Parts: sequence; C-alpha cells; structure tokens
Amino acid sequence: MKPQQQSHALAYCGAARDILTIIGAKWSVLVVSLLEERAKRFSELKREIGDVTQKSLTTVLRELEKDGIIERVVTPIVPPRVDYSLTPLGRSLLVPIKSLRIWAMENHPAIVQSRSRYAEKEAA
Amino acid sequence: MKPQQQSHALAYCGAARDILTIIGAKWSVLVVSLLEERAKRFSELKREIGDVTQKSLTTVLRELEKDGIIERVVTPIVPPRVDYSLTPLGRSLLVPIKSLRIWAMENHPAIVQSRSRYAEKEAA
DNA sequence: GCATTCAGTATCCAACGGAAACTAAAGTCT
DNA sequence: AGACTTTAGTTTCCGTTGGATACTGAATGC
Repeated sequence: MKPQQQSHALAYCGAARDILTIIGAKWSVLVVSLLEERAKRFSELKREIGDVTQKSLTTVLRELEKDGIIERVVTPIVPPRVDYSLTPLGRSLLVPIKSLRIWAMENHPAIVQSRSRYAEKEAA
Repeated sequence: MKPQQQSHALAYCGAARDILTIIGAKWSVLVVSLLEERAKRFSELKREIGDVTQKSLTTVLRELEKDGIIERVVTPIVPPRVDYSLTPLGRSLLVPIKSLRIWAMENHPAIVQSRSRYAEKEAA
C-alpha cells in the first residue's frame, strides 16, 4: 500500500501490517509462547514444536531476532549451543497474543462450523 | 503440526494457528477494520484500500465469508451489486484486532529501530 | 573408525500472490 | 447501430516464498 493512498482512518495500517507479518508467520506465535516459560535452545524448540523444519525454524527465529522480539546467545562450544529468550519487547507481545488466543479458543468452533456449512452449500 | 506431537501446553495451538492464518492474510485485518464503520461494496473496498488487485480482494473476502466473519449479499441487478458486512463473529474479532493495533502503535518504532541496528550490525 | 549431537546451509520443487487482460450484461452516448 | 462504461469478478502468466530433503563440521561416546 502506498501511504498517500490511505485514508486518515488507516494511518495505523502500515504498523499493523508490519506486526501482522511478524505474528502471522507460521511458527512465530508458537515460538514466542514457548519462550514465555524460559530461554530455550534451538533443538529444544524444534523438539517441542514437532513438525517444523530446521530451515523454517531458523527463518522465524532470525526474523524475531531482527525485530528485537527474541535474543540469540551463542556459546561457541562443540557441539554449538545457542539459546533463545524473549526480550522485554517480546514479553510485551504476549499481551495481544493472549487476547488473540482467547478469541481463538472461544470462536474456533463457530469458524469450523461456518466452514463446513459453506462447503456443503457449494457442493450443492 | 500433528496434534499428537503437541505438548499439553500447546493444545490451543491448532485454533490459534487457524486464527492467525485468517488475520495474517495480507488484507483481512484491513478489510475487517473498514467494515467496522458500515457494510460496503466490492468496489468501495477496493477504492479505499488502494493497491489491492481484484483477485486478492476477492480471495480474502471469500475466505472471510467461509469463516463466517463477513456476510456477502448479492443484489442481482446490472451492473451487479455485492455488499459485504461484518457478522457478529466478525464484530467480536475487532476486540483482539484492537489489542494488536494498540501494541503495534506503541512498539512499531522500537521494532524499526531494532531492524536497522541488526542491518548495520550484519553489514559490518 | 563409526555414529551421534547441534545448529544450521544448500538445493529443489510446489504453492501462493500480484499484474494485467478478459468477461457478461445492461444502460448511455453519438 | 455501434462503441463505451460500470461492476464484480475470472483467467493467465510469472516471480517470490516456504517446505522437504539432504548435507556440513567439529567433538564426543562406543
């Protein structure tokens, strides 16, 4: 979106989209949520998430690091040790994430139901 | 993610990811926000958003309709008229969206700053 | 010497998303 | 009569992104 085409009511749009790009990334909310408990290693995150590829996990961790949401600490030993933890900024992100999670829990059934209604409607 | 691989703490994950897939879609939050004011026509939304293609707008509107977040009302005249409006479910989604928007407004500068710090760090 | 661990890369391929052109159907202009 | 306009899309093409799989390097345990 070109800024000059936005209406006054949409001034927040750039920032909002930017944030949505972050938390909309496939594994970011899960990673942030897992790091709420404590700092964790790469392999630990991978194990806990289950079916995420190294590449995808690396990508999302790097992105969150760039954005200042997590911190990456490398201990140069062999085998290498890398710890990830939430920054204060990352910790503050837990607030809107929680709000979203609550909405998700409450309304997910309704969405699933709506989808199946739509599916059988278009099957007819 | 295969459900049986999730830890107990991540039971919400499926629902949360599902919701994030919706609101993470490129134009959905903007569309939902624009429909907060009142029901709007396809062309109206396209004009207000600015640089979205018909295809992308159609896709996101169809998706939000499937999920029961917006309602699509066709008036069979020529030229066709299609009105989109928020359902009660869609209206309830405005709550977490607002929470996210507030966080975005407050923390976007910090994120931008963190990114440029990262950029010059890796340039070195 | 061989396998394993850890934190990634590299390569390949499928899916998604955008740009631009096309469509239908009626009313209006010339 | 023929051309143009509007609305809400669809179609085709194409570039970028994201996932699956395989590979790397260095030390340690068997």
